[in-house]
Amino acid sequence: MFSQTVEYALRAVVFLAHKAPNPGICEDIALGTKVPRPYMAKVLQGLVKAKILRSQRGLGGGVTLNIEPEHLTLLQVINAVDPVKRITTCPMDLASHGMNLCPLHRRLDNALATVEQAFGSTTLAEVLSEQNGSIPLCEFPPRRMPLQQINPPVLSRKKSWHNLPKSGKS
Amino acid sequence: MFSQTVEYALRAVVFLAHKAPNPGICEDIALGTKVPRPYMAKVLQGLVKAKILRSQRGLGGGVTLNIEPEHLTLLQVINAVDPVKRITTCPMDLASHGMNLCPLHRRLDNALATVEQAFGSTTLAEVLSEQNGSIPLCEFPPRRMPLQQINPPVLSRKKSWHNLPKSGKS
DNA sequence: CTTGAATAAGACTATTTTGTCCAATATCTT
DNA sequence: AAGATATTGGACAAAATAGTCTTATTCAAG
Repeated sequence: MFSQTVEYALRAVVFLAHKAPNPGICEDIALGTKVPRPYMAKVLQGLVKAKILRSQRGLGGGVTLNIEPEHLTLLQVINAVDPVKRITTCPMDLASHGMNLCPLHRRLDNALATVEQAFGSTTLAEVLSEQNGSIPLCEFPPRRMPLQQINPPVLSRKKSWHNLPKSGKS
Repeated sequence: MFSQTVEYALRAVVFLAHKAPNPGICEDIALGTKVPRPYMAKVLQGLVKAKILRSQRGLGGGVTLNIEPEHLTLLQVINAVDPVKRITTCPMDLASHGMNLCPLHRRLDNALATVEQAFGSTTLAEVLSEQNGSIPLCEFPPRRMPLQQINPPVLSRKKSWHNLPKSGKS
């Protein structure tokens, strides 16, 4: 139903949110989300292109959430990498149907609408804050070591890289 | 979101329902649903294998609905050709999650559940009876010539072929 | 019993999706 | 300026899906 790419993109975004506003490097993200590294790189590119992430090359770089979790919906992420294709015109292009979908396609599209609505109204922040026993992506929720094990601290990074010039578009 | 195969299978079933309990031949179905004939043949096979259709070889044969439209849900058709894959265990197989999906996958699965529910509670009969302006698949609902143009009558068929021996498996 | 109409089944091709690899480029640190 | 670290981008490989074609098999009717 949902493509792998969507799965991976959502995982990446959740992962990034965990360590926002710090950047994450592809290697870590791939490891932490159990996605093949080279493929994660490609997915990340898509998210950057859609302005959902912002990327920074070089030492201390990586990709960072470009939208606050409170304002980023799951639908935005999905649409960035593999858009939900609503049915707007008759797929059989029967001239007579036009905008007026037949009952069959009406129901198909309704299902899509429901999905769209569900993900469109769910923010990343909501996913993160929901405590239902398992923390998103992360091994053990109630225990001590939430991220460090999967995503070992890079102690060499001392300062400076978390307040890079916001890089507004100009 | 939905595969082509699902689309085609649903079209075929709706088409068949229109002319039930008479059988339809692949050629007609493909034409009437605007699906490439050879591919329709394959989709039909899947539906036969799932016992949703029954097939009859030879002259006067074709495929027939094997379940009354009142009892056939769209979900059955979908699952026959391209099953909805609910998320039952953590896709990242984090040992600790097990049955307990994290919020992210919980929402993904909820969406699937919603879709499953929607199609599971919709029967073919409902789709057929719904008059919302366009008849399912068919060009013009309020006019005279509903099926005949798309699916020209085979006058040579005189009798006998609609009460063929139910063809129980032995 | 032969023939024509129809499905069944499998091999085969093409396209899309998924996944991999490597070279080029950008950026920070020293 | 040099070197290390990251993303970018394109070429490539593998797998799944979509679509095609050909050859059986089956059945009814003459």
